[in-house]
Formats: sequence, C-alpha cells, structure tokens
Amino acid sequence: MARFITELKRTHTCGQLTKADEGTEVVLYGWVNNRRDHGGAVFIDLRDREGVTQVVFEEDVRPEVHDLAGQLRLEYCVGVRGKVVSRGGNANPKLKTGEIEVHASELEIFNRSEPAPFQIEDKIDTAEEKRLQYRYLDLRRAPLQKTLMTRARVNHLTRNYFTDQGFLELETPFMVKYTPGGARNFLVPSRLNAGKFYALAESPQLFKQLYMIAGFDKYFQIVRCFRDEDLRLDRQPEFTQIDVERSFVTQDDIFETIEGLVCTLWKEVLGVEIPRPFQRMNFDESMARYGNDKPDLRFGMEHVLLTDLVRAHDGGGVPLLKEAVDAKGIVKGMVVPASANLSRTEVDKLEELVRGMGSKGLARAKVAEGGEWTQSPFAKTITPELRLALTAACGAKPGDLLLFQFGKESVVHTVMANLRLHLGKKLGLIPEYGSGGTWRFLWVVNPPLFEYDEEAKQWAAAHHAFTRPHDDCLQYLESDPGKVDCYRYDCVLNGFEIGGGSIRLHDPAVQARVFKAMGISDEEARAKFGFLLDALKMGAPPHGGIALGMDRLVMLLTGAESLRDVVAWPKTQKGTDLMTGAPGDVDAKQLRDLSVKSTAEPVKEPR
RNA sequence: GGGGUGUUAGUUAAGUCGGUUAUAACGCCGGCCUGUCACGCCGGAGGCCAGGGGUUCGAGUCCCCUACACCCCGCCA
Repeated sequence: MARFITELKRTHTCGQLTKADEGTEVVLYGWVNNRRDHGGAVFIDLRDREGVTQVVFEEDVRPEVHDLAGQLRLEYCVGVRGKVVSRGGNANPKLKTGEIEVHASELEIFNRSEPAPFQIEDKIDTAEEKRLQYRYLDLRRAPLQKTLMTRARVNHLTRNYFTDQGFLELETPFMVKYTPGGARNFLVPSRLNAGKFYALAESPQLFKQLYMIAGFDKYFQIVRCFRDEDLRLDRQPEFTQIDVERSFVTQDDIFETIEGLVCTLWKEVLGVEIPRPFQRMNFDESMARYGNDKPDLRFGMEHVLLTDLVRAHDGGGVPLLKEAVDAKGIVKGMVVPASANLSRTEVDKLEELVRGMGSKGLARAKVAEGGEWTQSPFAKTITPELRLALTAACGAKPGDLLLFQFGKESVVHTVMANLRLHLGKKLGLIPEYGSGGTWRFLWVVNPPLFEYDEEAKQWAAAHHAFTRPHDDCLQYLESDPGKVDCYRYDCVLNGFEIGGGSIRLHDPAVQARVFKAMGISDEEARAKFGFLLDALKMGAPPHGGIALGMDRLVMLLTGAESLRDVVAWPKTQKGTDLMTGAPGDVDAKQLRDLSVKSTAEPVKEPR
C-alpha cells in the first residue's frame, strides 16, 4: 500500500469533485464531519475548508479498510484514497458534491479526536464563551471558514488595488511614544530605560503624515492598531485598519480613491455594483435627522428638531419643555407610524431602555382623529397651538405615536439615535443581509473642528489637532471657535462608521492658531508634538488621508453580527483571551527587570 | 464608573406554588444493520444545578455577595 502524505499527495479538495470526475482515482484529506455506519457499509462525510464529500467504505471491497472505517468518529483527521463514483438516484442535492461519492480503497487515521466540547456544525447554539475557549474548533465551522477566506480576499484585493495605483505599502512602528489625547494607550515598560514606557500605536497617524513629508506621496498599509478602551459588539482592543495617506490632494480625491476600493471589494466579493459617487451629508444635518454621525439610511423614522418651535411657544404650557429650552437644551421628536401598533407595555419597555441611556423618561403622545393627543403626560397642559404645531412639524397623522426627548443636547441625540435603531430593528424596517439594495454608503462631512469640553471649560479638538479648518472659517478661530468647520470626513455604511479621515493641517501658522484656540501653549505643544511641528516647517506638502476599519468591512461583507465573528482570535468584553488566558501573571523577576511594581490587590481565588 | 441580561449532564435546553429519584434532544460507550446523508433500532454511562453565604422542616427554585460571559451608556482625538 502506498503511504499517505509522502507518496499519496492530495489530488482534490472536498468541495471540488463533480460528475465530470467520475472514474478518477483521488486522494482526499480532511476531518470526519459525520458518519453513518450501516454495518456492511460506512458512510463518512469528509470535510475540509472547501466543502464536504461523501466517502463510502464497503465490507466486501476491502474488509480491513472497512474495519478501520468502523472506528472513525467525529473530527478524526484522515486521508482517503478511492475512486469517484456517480451516486445515480441517490444524489444529495443539498451538497455541492452530492452527485458523486468516493469509494474508498485506502484509509489512514492521522489523528483521533476526543469528543469535541461542541459539535462542529454550520448552525450552532453553543455559548460564545465555550466557542472562544476552543476557538480552533469553532474556526473549523464552515461559516467562520468562509468569513476568514473572505477576509484573506479583502487583504489581497486591497493590496492589488493600491499597488496598481502606485501606492507604496510602508510599515510604521507599533511601539511608539505616548502622545496625550485620543484613545487610551496600552503601555509597554522599557527594560533598558527604567521607568519609561512605550505606547502601542492606536493608529499610524503621525508616521503616515511624516511619510508624506518625506516624499512618499501615496502610502497605504493594512495595519494592526491598539486601543485600551471599553469594548463593544463592533470594537476590539486590537483591530486592523486599511490606512491611507496622499499628498497634493483634496477631500474629493480621497473620496475617489476610497470609493474605488470599496466598490472593487463589493464587486469582487459580493458581485454587487455600488453606485458612485456616494451620497454626502453635512455633520449637522446627520445629527439633526439621525442623532449621530453614522446614520443607518436603510430606513426612515427620522428625528425632527423641535427646539425653536417649543421656544417660540415658550414651552406651550408644559413646564418640563420650558425648562429644557430655557436651559439651552434641545427638543426632538420622532413618529412611530400607526402601522407599528405598539402596545402600552411595549412603549413602557422603550422607556426603560432610554432610562438606561441617561434619559429621564420617554414622553409620548398618540395622535387622535382631529389632532387631539391621548396617552400623553402633556395632553392636559399643552396649549392647542403648540400641540398642533408639533404634530404638524413631525408630520404625524391620526393613529401615529409621537415620541419626544428633551434636555441636554448630547443625551437627547444619543437616546433618540438608539431609539430609532431599536425601533427600526423591532419593526422590521431594516432589510436582511443579502436581500439586495441594502448598501447605503454615505460620506458625513464638514463637522466642527472643536467641541466644548464642559469639565475643562475649554475648546478641544473634536477629532485631532491636525485637521485642516475650512479656509472661510479661519476668521473665527479666535472669536468663535465653535463656528469653525473642518475637512474631516467619515465613511458610513448601514449605520457603521467604516472609515474616517481628514485633510491635514500643513501650515504651521494656522497650526499655531489652532493650538492657541485649544489653550495649548507653545511649550506644551512642543513637548507633545515637537517632532511633527518641526517636520511641518520643513516643506510639508498639503496632504490628507483616511483609515478604514478592515474588520468592520469584513463584518458587513459577510453579514456577521459581531466583530468577534470576523476576527480569528478575538478578545472578550473584558479584553481577555479565553483560550490562552491572556492577560496573565508574570513573575516577580520579570517585573523587577522592568522596574515595574503592581499596586493591584491580589485576586481572591475561589476555593 | 453606571444600567441591564444570563450561568442546570460534553453541548443545547425543560424544570409548575419551595417538596422527597433533576428531565429531554444531540454527542459519548456497547450491540445490530449495505444506500444513508439530521440514517435507523436495542441497551448503557454521564450532574457539587457557576462559587460562597442566608431564609426555611426542606432550596435548582426565594434573598444577598462574588466570579465569568453578553448587551448598552460613559469612553473610543
């Protein structure tokens, strides 16, 4: 008998064989996906990353091979040699290779498998905790195999796209100097410099700008970034960005580059043509209509800003509304169509939801025939004039339900944005993945450069301090910083921010004014960003760029519901790796070498 | 830092008003079976009900604490 692996090389994958291969002698390698032992004949579904092929072991052909096949169990790793035979009337239409099967003449068990902690199936109910603990088994499942293969394809397509257009793939350091502002950094103690720390790069931002200054005018990188912030469904502590920077460009040039990439990905991976150019929306408009800067445009239920109306009616007899506008808060409303037919209990549940997000409550009103409000805390006190004006402004018809939020601007926006998304999902307004026409790309543009930090009583960079203000706003830098818009842009898809970037500030004089507006002294600026400020004075070209969240792109391309489903080895919500146990303890000597001492209380071990 | 949900055989779940031996399916072990593909049939093993404390004659079930996981707010230039 010939030997597997050394002599018998794999001839086909398990997703490959068809009727056309009938009569061919083949060698397959893979895992036992399922077995059906009929005594005289053993059926095995053999699985590799390409698919599943049925293998048959018959008693009267090779008794010793049949006997060995009888020992096979789920997830055994095996090699099989045999002949491709048509299944005739026994074809399985559910299987890509269902028209044929392999009649085995040789079998080798490379490795047996203990019973797996969960069964390796496409659809699985096993708790994610258990799946993450045995991630290498979870990754054997077809949906995750497919996702990671898509991910590899995205990497490949991205490299080709940029390389073909003359971009250089250049690397940047992960271990960098800590710079304040922005995301919290992971820190790495320096053994050779006691008491000093590297930071893990939260993005290649400054280095890619320095590449521009160095003259590498078209740069890209598929790069890991690290942020020590609290995690979410769509946030991991280490994640991958498609990072891009160009010199001598406008915002529109960046948009063209990125739209080209995204359209290539959607065409090649999904076969979908995305219309260009992408829709654009001003930041202010997005906040007003959707409550955030990453609106999901796949459904309506837009917000209506009612602040001016309420102020014009001086609260309309409702003390809470008057208080809100008097305190410089805002008022927003939203219409839930009559067809939604929400019960009293369901609306109470919504109220619970918004309380969890910092809201004091959920004011509501059901519009009756004739414009009366019912089921509303405002119904008795509100003036008819304001009531009719609000109903009209929201475009509500009899039977519709009005929902209101009022008070502090940021809370109202957040609560209303989440309420809209929640209702969109609950009422089935969001088309399912793959149903077509569901890719709503959007550029959110022209946000303010600064936002006011209430605690510090100080204007601060809304994104980062190196974003270029609009030229026609420069006059307000000193007098009214809140009025300064900038060349910052976010690429949004179906409610996810898939990328963000800006045209950078390359003019040292304007840079100095921006720092001044933020109350950053020359010395402070020098201490924090000295090397970049120096570089900007050395013939820095006009430049700008963007970073796309690669994991999120793959998530959207594959219809995955969580970032953890598109990252091979993800962390839990507390940033731990359930498989390896990271982060772990280190011994006292290691800490001494690093001049590091932990102040953490020893963890009480449960006994 | 805050709010919420959950934790019962290897896995997924059921478990009534607090009541005496904690069920089922799949998987696992043994046996039978040549056309199955969610194969079938017969038999079997498998549990500190997350951990700790309390209430009670009696706790999987009620209360408190802790751990872990998940979702959200804050945070994420």
